[in-house]
Formats: sequence, C-alpha cells, structure tokens
Amino acid sequence: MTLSEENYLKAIYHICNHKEGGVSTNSIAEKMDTKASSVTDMIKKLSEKGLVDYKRYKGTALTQEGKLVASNIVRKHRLWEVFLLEKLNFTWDEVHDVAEQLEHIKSEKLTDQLDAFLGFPTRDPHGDPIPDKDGNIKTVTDTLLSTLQKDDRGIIVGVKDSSSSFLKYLDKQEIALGKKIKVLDTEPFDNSMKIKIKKQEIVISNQIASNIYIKKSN
Amino acid sequence: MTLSEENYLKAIYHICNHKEGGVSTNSIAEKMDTKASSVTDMIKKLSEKGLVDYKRYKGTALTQEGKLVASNIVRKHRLWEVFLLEKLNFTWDEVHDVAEQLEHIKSEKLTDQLDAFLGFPTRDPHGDPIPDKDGNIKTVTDTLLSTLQKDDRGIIVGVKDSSSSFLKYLDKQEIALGKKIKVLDTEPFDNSMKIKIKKQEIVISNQIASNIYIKKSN
DNA sequence: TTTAATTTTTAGATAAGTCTAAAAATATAT
DNA sequence: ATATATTTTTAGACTTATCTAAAAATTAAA
Ligand SMILES: [Mn+2]
Ligand SMILES: [Mn+2]
Ligand SMILES: [Mn+2]
Ligand SMILES: [Mn+2]
Repeated sequence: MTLSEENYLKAIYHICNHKEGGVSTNSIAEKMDTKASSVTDMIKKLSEKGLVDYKRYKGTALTQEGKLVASNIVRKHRLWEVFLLEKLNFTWDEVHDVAEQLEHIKSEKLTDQLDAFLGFPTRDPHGDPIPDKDGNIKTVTDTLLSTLQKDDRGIIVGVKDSSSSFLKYLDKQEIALGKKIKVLDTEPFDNSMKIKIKKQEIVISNQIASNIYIKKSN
Repeated sequence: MTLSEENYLKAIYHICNHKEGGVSTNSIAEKMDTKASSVTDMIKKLSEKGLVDYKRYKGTALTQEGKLVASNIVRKHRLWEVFLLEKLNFTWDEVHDVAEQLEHIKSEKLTDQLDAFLGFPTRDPHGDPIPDKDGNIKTVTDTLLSTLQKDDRGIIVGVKDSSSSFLKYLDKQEIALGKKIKVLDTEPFDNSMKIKIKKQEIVISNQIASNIYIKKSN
C-alpha cells in the first residue's frame, strides 16, 4: 500500500460519505488536486487490487476491503489530531497538516496503543467521529447552526470546514466545541444570525453558521 | 527533501561517525541495501543541492548543512523511540522499525513539543545520545564490555547492535541499561566471560560482550 | 433525435529512483 | 612496472506516479 494509493482511498471514502453510490472521476481529481487522467490510472490499479469496484465511464466505489483500509487511515488521522492537541500543545487549526503525514505510519500496535494512551477518544478536535478498528463509525446526524431558528438553543459539537483560517476565526470569536449557544435573531436578507455565546452577543454570516455543527438542546 | 534523500543522508551520517574522512560508495550501498550505481546517482543529486561534498572516485562527505539535516533525522528517530517505549508500552526491540517511519515526519513544532513532552531525554532506549536542534551530540566514549578485565565493574549504558534478535536475547538474560555488572572471569580460548549481574552469574560469548557498552566504575 | 457540451479514458511524455551490464578509474599483487 | 582485481561510474532500461493532448463515451440541449 503506497502513500498515493492510501490518499486516493481516503479521498474516495470521504466523498462516499457525502454522496451515496458511485464516485465520479472528476470529484476524486478535484479532492486530490490532480488531473482526471491520473485518477483513471490509479483507479485501475486499485481495482486490480480489489480495493475499489470500477467499470469504465460508470464511476467508482470502495469494496469492503477498500473501505476498511480507508477508515483505518481516517482513524489514525483523527487519533493523531487528538494526540497533537491534547499532549503536544497544538491548536486545533495546526493539527491537520501534521496528521496528514502521521496517518500513513504503518504499525497496528502503534495505533492501538495511541488509542489507549489517549483514553479511547470518540471524536477528534474538530468534532469528527473516530472510526474503530473494524471501520465502524458514528454517522454524524448533527444539524448545522445555519438551520436553527430564532430562540433555538444548542451546543457546538463540530465543524464542517476544518481549514486553518476558519478555525482561527472561531478562536478569535471564542467559539469552541462544547459551548452553549442561543439564536437571538436571524436576518432573512443575507441569512446572517445574531447568537449568544458565553454571555456575549455576536453576529455571524451564513457562511460561518453553515460550517458549525450543533446538537439542539430543545 | 524526499524520503530517499533523507535516508541517504542518514546513512552517510552514521558511517561518518565511525570512520573519519570520506565515505565510500560501496559502504553507503551496503548500509542502504542498494546497488552502488544507485548510490552514485543519488550522491550527484545531493551534491547539486549542497548537502554533500563529492568528487568522483574520491568519496563523499556531508557538508555542514547536510550534517544538520541528517542529525535532525537521527534526533527525531531517537525521540520517537523514547516516546514509543516510555508512553506506548513498546519494548526496546520493537521501537526501531516504527521510528524508521516516524523520523521522516516534517514539523519542527512536533519535534520540539515531543522533546519537551518526554522531559528532554538525552539518550534513546538503546543508550544512544540524542542530538540537539543544532546537531550537537555527545560523542560516545563508552567502552565495550568485551574490553574489560577480570574483577572490573561497571554499569551498562548502551548497546552497539540494536537488532531485535540481540535485544530479545538481552531481555531473556535480564541484561538491561542501568544494571551493574562485574566481570568474574574471562576465558582466553574463545574470549567468553563470566559476569555477575543482578546477583546472578552468567556466561556470555565474546559476540555478546562486544555489543554492550559499559561505563566503568573503577 | 441529432447535435453540442461534458466527462472519462487512452496515448504518449516526463521525472524520480532503482536495476543490470559494461566501461573507466583506482588499488593491489607479482 | 605491468598485470590483475576491485571500486566506481556511466549507459540504458524499468516502474510508479504524474502531466498534456487527443479520442471515445456519456449526458444535455436543441
Ligand atoms: Mn484533519
Ligand atoms: Mn479533524
Ligand atoms: Mn533505531
Ligand atoms: Mn536507538
């Protein structure tokens, strides 16, 4: 299993989680930041190895085995993110890039022991669930903050966008996982909303609100 | 800096530490388990990049910059070995293979924070010194157990051979870093020796004794 | 249902890293 | 000093992963 193969499997895995059914060559190319022709080549190889189901012009899907390999990479990625944040004083906008490297380290013992060392965490620093060894993962059923109505309350449980710039914005506004919020008002014109968080009132754009996951509390 | 380039620099670094002056193409090939022709190609590239001094047929040496890069990889390797042993319940014969992968993770913050997290260790699980950020390293001046005479005493401070099979042998004999030993007798015929360790008397071959570093205590 | 646009695949080229086999340089032995 | 052996380098080939450009299949539009 080469680095490149692993990254392709992971990309397909992530796209699959959003859209059901086959994955298009172009969508993989976009996520991987490569050309479609490169994707076709790689998919053929993964197909030979029994990691994806592929019929030309028809799209690609992970096999059982491919899904297990991919989820294991995601598992490692998220465990390492927890490690970096909890043990090594990284901030939640710094962990992803390093985890992109660490997720490819091959050692089952390492992964298991890391899991135990961290106290078997269920979510990564961005609120995303951590798959178990068999690829089982809590499907995220959280609602987006942008879908809440006036007077709705909830707790922040995750972010959809994990980019460094977005996370830094949240830090600046003191918006963090676990915080209680209440929607004070919504503005129909641009879908911005006024919310109360930590006894402060702030206005956030729809772009922000549609990247924050909430667990509604009433 | 590719994975392959890093491994070549590390190989040259390790050979240099034993032999002074230029390093032969063949010695690099042997350490890297590749062909001499491959080494020549790579050395040319490293030379272009200013990481090694190279004149054809004359041998290779690390430049200041190359030495710094190499020692940083060794630094990471040994820090990770400490981490795996101290925090993740690895045994000292298991840490090396995983550290071979982890040493290539690129993040200065990660290395620094790991160093701090581990309490700034000075030696890895095999007794080898850990270089600092600037490439400074305590040169090992320890003596080999095989050079001791009858009635000499000392403390085990390191191993020369870090192979899994050797380390497992030591575990079986309960020979470990920090243990006090005394040479009870030496056998001139095959250079084996009888030693006292943990109040037990055991006989070890010269091959064993010449792979254990001792700090003489009188 | 033809035609046009889009998506996907193929064909051919390139770069990195490796190999084998042969040539060149250096070292060793008679 | 000359012949022989060893070491090192070059030449050419192969694999993996990528790209561009062109062809083929599919989808959308007229
Ligand atoms: Mn991430
Ligand atoms: Mn994450
Ligand atoms: Mn090691
Ligand atoms: Mn070591």
